[in-house]
Amino acid sequence: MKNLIEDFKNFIKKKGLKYTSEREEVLREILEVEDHFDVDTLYFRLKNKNSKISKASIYRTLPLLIEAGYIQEVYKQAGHSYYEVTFNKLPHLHFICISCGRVDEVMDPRLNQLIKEHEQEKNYKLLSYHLEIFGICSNCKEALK
Amino acid sequence: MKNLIEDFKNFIKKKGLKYTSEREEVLREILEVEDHFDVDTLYFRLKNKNSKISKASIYRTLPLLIEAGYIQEVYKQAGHSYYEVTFNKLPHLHFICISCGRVDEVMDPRLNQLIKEHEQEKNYKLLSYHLEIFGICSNCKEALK
DNA sequence: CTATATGCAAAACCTTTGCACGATA
DNA sequence: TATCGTGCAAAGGTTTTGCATATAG
Repeated sequence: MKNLIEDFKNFIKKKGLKYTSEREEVLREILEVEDHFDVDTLYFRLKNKNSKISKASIYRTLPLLIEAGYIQEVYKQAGHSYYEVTFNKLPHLHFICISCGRVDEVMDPRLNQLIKEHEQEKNYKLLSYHLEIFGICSNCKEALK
Repeated sequence: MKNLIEDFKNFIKKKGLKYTSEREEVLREILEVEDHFDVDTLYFRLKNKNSKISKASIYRTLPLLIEAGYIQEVYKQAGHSYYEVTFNKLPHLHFICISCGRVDEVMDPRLNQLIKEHEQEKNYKLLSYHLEIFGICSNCKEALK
């Protein structure tokens, strides 16, 4: 944990930027959040801890966290973006129920293998990926009967 | 081609809606577009053909085309949605270069297989899916050296 | 001290919607 | 003729940005 924060500090400094309390607040918060989050989630969680951070600062910090490899944008729904912590996370896919909005994470190492192959074949540099599957979950399937 | 249009007409009528020239214009246009498109693309392509269609009508027609299975939303970039024609299309993934914006389509039947397995295991009803991979393409990799 | 970051509020952007008019069945 | 669709412009919601102030180095 301490290392993650030190690493981010170094990342920021290496870019010639300033390491501020707001940037650290956002980092600490995303490390505590489970599952997926959006900007509002972070904002209100921080507000509840008496942080004086603005949404603008969150919006300005997220790209840094993405660039540093801590988080990733995983999907957009109802017009806004959802992120997740990718740090130390295994490759997985998202099953999104369009009826109730529930999101299932499913691990599958074959997916990672498949993507790595394409990366090599096409001579890309892979930065991130995500597989979203939209459907109707078993609960909602029952409810619709 | 003729069948596709007849099918859409039937789809619309079966829903108790009216088959209008605007709806047909949009359908005809998406069948001509190659690769991915967004609302603006369709709008200006149609304008160039002297269509009097409004963006509102395009926005209102796309959900019908999705429901009818003709197109699918494949990714969002820079704040707006991109679609592609899914009709008669094999499963594939998108490799998106974050540097130049180029999008490569890659076919891989294993992906389809993998997804079908998860669908059965989780008892979902699959509607659509997409795999997006973000990275830097070989051209841009060279340019950055 | 200087350069960068913040907070606020306004702007920008895509998308949706209310309403009067027009077209379909 | 009744219902549904369209175009326009305004509204809606998220994200970005300009600017004055605050803070890091």
